[in-house]
Amino acid sequence: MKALVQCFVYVGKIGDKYIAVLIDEKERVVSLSLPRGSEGVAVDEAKSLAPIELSFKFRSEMDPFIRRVGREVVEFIMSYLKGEEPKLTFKLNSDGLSSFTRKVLSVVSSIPRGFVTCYGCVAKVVGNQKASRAVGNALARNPWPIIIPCHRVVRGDLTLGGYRGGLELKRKLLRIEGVAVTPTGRVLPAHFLRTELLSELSQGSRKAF
DNA sequence: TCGACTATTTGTT
DNA sequence: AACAAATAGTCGA
Repeated sequence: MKALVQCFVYVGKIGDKYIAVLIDEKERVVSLSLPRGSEGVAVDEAKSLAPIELSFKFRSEMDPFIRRVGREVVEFIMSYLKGEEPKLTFKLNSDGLSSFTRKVLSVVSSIPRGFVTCYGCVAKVVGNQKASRAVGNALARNPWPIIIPCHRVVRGDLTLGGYRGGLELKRKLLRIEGVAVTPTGRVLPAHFLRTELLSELSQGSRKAF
């Protein structure tokens, strides 16, 4: 049974795009959308990425603290897209995630800026080499895109794989981080993080949640 | 070497 | 039971 969580919807604007952020009563971020062309699309996406059942409060009930968190999240993304390395100033609500998804997201969050790894590598680190497809599945529903850098996971043959926000955005994000992508959509081997190294890094890194 | 295609595999809905 | 942001393998240009 999914828990029912009271939630606020914050919508911010980055350039001409909208980004929706779902925030619970403990001021934790439940999920967020990628920058989208319309407010409605952004909100729908954020809702669909939340792994728990939600009930929504009206915007007018949104207290200043919730609004502050919303702004912090949008500023984080904005700063990120400018090529900066913002720090997390807010908490994530990971309730409702399966233990598998939790492990996957944790490993992915330990991939350093400027590197990529592959679905199969992540699968191996979380304990089942054959679960590469399930890893893709989990990443496709990453509740915190960009913040948890699922764009740093590509296919084992160094082609890009997929991205919820489209391959153009995946390219752009990697480029911002200094990862070269060829016109045909290949990542250079120099940026590739092998399983052993990824495993080491994920052990060393503090748990994301 | 590359693309097209197949069989196999896993966690989630 | 069906799906998905995969992979390793084969086969024929």
